[in-house]
Amino acid sequence: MKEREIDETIREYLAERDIRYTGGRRAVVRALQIAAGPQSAADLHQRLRRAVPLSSLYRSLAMLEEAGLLSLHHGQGKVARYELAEWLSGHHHHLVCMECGAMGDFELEATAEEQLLGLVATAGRKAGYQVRGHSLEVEGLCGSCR
Amino acid sequence: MKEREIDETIREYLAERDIRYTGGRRAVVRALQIAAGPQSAADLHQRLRRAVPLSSLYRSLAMLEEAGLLSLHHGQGKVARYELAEWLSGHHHHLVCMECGAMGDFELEATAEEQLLGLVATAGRKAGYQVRGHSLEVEGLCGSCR
DNA sequence: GCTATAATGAGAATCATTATCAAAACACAC
DNA sequence: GTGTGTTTTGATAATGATTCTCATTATAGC
Repeated sequence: MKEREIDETIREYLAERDIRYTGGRRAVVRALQIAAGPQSAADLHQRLRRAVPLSSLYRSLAMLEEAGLLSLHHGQGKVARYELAEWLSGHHHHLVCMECGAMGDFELEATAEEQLLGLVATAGRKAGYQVRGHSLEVEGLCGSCR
Repeated sequence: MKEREIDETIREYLAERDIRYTGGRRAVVRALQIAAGPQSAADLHQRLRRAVPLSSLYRSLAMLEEAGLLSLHHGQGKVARYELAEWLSGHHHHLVCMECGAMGDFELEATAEEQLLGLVATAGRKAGYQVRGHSLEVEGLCGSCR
C-alpha cells in the first residue's frame, strides 16, 4: 500500500472502532511509514519533538499497537521498537545490528517464504503452539558499525 | 554437551580468563541448563531465591553474557531473557508466546537449517550487514495460553 | 453553541536493570 | 596459618524507559 492509501485505511479502520485519528496519532503513523525499520519511542521523539510530547507519543504507540495497526519488537538493547503491522506494510523479516541496535527490514522471495512457512508450521505443531506469525531475525553489524 | 561437561567447559573457559567460577555463578548456569528456553532474571530469581540475591543474579548474568557464555534475547514484554550460548547448547530457534511471553527452543533439521543459512547470507549481503547469526522466531500461543 | 466523551500534556510513579561501596571470600606469598 | 592485594558479593541507591494520573483541551453529534 502507498502512504496515502495506508492513511485512509487506518482512518476507516479506527472509525469502525470509534477511535479518533488525531493529529498526533497521524504524525506517529507517518513517521513510521517513512522509517526503514522498527523505530523506538526515542527515535520517533527526535523526529516529532514539538509535534508530539513524549507521554502522548508513548500513549499513541500503545494505542495503535493495541488496535492492531502497529507491531512491537524488542531487538537489541532494552528499548521497544514499533513498525506498521504487516497487514499494512507487507510481511517481512528483520536485520538487527548487534552494535547499535538499529533494525532494518528485508523480504524473502515467495518460494523461500513458503519453505519457511512449512518449517514454522511443523515447529509450532511439535511444540503445541498455535502459530500466529513468524520472523527471521538476522544479527550482525550494520553498514555503519562494521 | 551434557550438564557435567558444560560445567567443566565453563570452568576452564573462565579460568583461562582469570574469572572465578563461584557458587553463585554456577547456580545461575545450572538453572539455565535445566530450563527449557530463555529465562528472565525474575524467572531465575524465583528458583534461586536465597541462593543468589537479585543484584548478584543480574551481575552474574551480565558477566557471563559479556564473557560469551550466555546469550541475551528480548521476546515479548520488556524483560531480558538469557540462555546458554549456542556453542554450549547447540544452534536452535525460538517459540515466543504472545500472551505470557514465555520462550521455548526448537531445532531445525540439518537440510532446513542449511536452506535457512543460504537465505540469511543473501539477505545480509543485500543489506550491507556482516552477518553474525540468525534466529527464526515463531510467535503464537503456548500450550497453557491457547 | 452545548454536552458528553475521548484525547492530550506535564509531571509523578513504576519497574527492570545498573551502579555504588563497604564487607566477605579468595589466591597466593611468606 | 597469617598477611596482602584482588575479586566477588550483597544491600541499597540511582537510572532510564515506560506507564499512570489528572486537570485541561479538543472532538463528534445534537
